[in-house]
Amino acid sequence: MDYSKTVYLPKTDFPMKANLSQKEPEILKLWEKIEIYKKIIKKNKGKPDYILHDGPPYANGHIHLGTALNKILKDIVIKYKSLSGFYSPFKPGWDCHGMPIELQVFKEIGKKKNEVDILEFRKKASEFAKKFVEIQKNEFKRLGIFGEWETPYLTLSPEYESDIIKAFGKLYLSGYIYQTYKPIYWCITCETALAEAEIEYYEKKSPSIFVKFKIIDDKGKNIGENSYFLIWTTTPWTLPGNTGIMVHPDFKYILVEFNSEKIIIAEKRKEAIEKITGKKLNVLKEFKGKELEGIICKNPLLERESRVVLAEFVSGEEGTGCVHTAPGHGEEDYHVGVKNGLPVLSPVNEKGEFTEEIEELKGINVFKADPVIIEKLKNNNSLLSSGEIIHSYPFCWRCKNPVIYRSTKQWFLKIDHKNLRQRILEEIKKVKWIPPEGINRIGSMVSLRPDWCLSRQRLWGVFIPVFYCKKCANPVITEETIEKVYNLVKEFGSNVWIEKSEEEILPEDFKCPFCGNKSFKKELDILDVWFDSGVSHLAVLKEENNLKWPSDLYLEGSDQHRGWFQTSLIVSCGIFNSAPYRNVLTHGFVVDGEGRKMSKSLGNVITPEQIIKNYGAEILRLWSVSENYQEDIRISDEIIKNIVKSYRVIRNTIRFLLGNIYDYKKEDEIPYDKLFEVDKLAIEKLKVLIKKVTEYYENFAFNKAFEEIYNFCNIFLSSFYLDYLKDRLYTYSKNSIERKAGQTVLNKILNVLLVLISPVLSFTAEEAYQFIPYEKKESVFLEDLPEIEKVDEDLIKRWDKFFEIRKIVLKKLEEKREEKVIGSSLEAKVIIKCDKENFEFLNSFYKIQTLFIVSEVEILESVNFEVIVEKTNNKKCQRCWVYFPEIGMDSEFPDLCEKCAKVIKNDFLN
RNA sequence: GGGCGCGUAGCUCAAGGGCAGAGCACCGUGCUGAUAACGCGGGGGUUGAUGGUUCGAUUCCGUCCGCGCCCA
Repeated sequence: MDYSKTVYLPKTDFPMKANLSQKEPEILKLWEKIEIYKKIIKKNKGKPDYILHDGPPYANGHIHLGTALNKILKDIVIKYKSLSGFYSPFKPGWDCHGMPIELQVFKEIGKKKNEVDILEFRKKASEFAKKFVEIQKNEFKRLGIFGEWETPYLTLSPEYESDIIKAFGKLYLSGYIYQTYKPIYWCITCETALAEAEIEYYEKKSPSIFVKFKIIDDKGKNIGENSYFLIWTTTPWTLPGNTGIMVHPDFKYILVEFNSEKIIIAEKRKEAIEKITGKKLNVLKEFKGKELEGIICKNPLLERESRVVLAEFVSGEEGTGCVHTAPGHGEEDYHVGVKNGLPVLSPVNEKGEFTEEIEELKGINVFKADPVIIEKLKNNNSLLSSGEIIHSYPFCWRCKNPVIYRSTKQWFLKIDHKNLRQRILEEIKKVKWIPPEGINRIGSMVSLRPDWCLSRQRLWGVFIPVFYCKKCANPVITEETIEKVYNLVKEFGSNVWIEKSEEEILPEDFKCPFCGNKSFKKELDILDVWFDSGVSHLAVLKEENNLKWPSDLYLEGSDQHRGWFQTSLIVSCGIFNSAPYRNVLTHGFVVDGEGRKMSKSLGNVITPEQIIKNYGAEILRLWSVSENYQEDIRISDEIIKNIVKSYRVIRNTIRFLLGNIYDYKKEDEIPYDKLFEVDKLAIEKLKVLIKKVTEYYENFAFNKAFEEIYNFCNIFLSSFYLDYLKDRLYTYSKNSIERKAGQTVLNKILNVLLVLISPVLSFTAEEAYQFIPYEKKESVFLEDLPEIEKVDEDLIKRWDKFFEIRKIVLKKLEEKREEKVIGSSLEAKVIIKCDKENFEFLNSFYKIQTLFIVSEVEILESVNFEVIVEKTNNKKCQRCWVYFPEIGMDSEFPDLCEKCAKVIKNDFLN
């Protein structure tokens, strides 16, 4: 008789081979059909809420591994919180304005900024952004992310844009916003401001001149008559804008004799300058840079003072160690200038010509002015040396002409207004930063950051809602105008600013609050796109969206300490005087197997698409939790292969569980007290798992949660409990306590496991859940997280000792296997010699031979501990394959053990 | 160049002033009733480099190197 037909082998249609890339779309369809997200929300409605506010990714390309990781982590949090009984809606969003989209659209249409119709261009930009919103939306959905995909928030929607206006208005009216000059890249050919991304660097030949600045007030340093600071510059045309000279506070400076005059230079530049001038320089005096601060010189071109200021970035490698500073013509110059109160001048118009501020140069192009200026310096004895230099210089990406730094009026948010910086720093302390290092990072950034430049001379964004009075030229913005603009934008979108005239936008009969005049000109600069996203908490976390302010969690890459975390905080503290988040969780960056960042040039880019196609989104989800994401997260073929392997282990465990409860019904459940001791151990181990995994999820330590889950499946279940249980499940009578107790435990483990893995392995958990053979909920996501129960520590300790002995037994079995004494462990007889204590301990285990999966165990009292393995002399039962001393007691079944003969009779012959 | 962080087995992670551990991978092997599965055993490390503190350092301190994020 073929007894294999009479054993209760596992039975399930849940396939061993996952075939994820094909299976996942089917599960997505199921979720869509049953509207799982809505059902989860409905289930938790009215319970405590947990609001994760989605940071909007930028809508200008396909998602990459970084964006995928970010959304997966968010999804895990949302799913975990939902399972643990929180009302946790997820409203995804997109950042839709700004430079990158603008540049891509310009590229597509092959035109430049001043060649397009603004409205037409903005329409194209809007379409572009919306297209990528759709693309990314589908890519995110494919990853199994749950959320309000039909109603995401877009920073280009009229509602959102109107909230940007509202926030700007509030900040403006509270006095945070001001206007002043700031240098920006400017192309004098295209007559336009350029962003960093629109700059290309090429070699350029420039003048290289050394210029003397006469000291007119040495502030009591006793430098003496006829003394000069010597500076070096490659842009003579910026000298009319000079208002200062930077020196390094820690450098040693020397006063040297030069012809009949005296000049000050850094000591480390002495040799270089001797070479240039061909003269040996005689040192008269020495100063520390710090001592020179405040000395007043005269601008060699005009009647203007130039003050000595300190700056640590002054180089000792080139020039003279005394740096010409024109705050209107350079980024660093600007910051140093503002810090030290130097005037920021901009005597250059949009064509790159000097304005009337410099009478002799008026109308002259800055580059053409260089020789004129050099000539003038020579004539008034200010030029020490003149030459040429070839260096890297910024050029316009479109017209390929050299660009200049030019100061223009820009709008700023004053970070110290009403003590805002301090208030932000206080709020930072109240937020929980995970990992905790984040607090230092954002704290130091906020302490050091300059005012926020809010304006951009661009086309694709929300316009700064300011009017200028045509008569008195004052910028005008009042509660009334903001209210009006807000309503218009809410109704028509920000294009209304262009579509309608000033008169149409402004309230009727609006008069300039400064001069009473009635005609105005609107501002055409747009807001920095970081302002858009910085107001998201205000625009999104509203009652009408079923959300609440502030949020519980922001979860983004660590680069957002400077970005979104900070801009959100500034806006929020400025308006609400409080942070928009209670917790901030950051993750690192995705790098390759060697820890290098992914780049096209290195050729090491891996896309989510590749992984989904080859392995499935589930593998990407598992990868997201397989490493400590608070550091850099590596990915490589090898790493993915490891992930796939551990996925299979978990999947197979689930399959085994499912396969062995095919005939289990809820009524079959055996109460805890009636379970075998080893079953109780399994239950206790499961409780430990629940406790640990829950704790890890709570602390966002997903990789540890999965390590626990994996080890539970692999080390406890696969290598021990399931292996051991096969005999009971397969060979005992269908409804015996042995089988039903086992099934009770397996069923419990299965249900717990599926819920525990579902936030991460969402597809697999759902797929497996659908194969559970009795009546259950519509989806695993409608289950509840298992409760944490008290663990029977004594039982676990007792079994820990058992496992120590088991380890020795297994080692002995392997030795005998190597010696070819046994093959299967059931061929073995184990003899354990041990002291009285162990003797009693081992004898207290029910059918200990089944726990070792051998046929016989003999325990003997002895002084020394010893384990001996022999081949058993018993005979093999052809059904359960265990070796017994007596086989065939039932004459009808000469090749069966007593139990199997009974089972056959009871289960199969009636 | 500056700020923050990281560096332990081929991979992912532990531990931590006192013999450096786990899982996977790898090698060997058993089973053939979880079978493209499962079990058992094994080898594998100058803890990035270097100097110092110490009886003793992978751990504490300094310097360097490499990598990432942000800034200049």
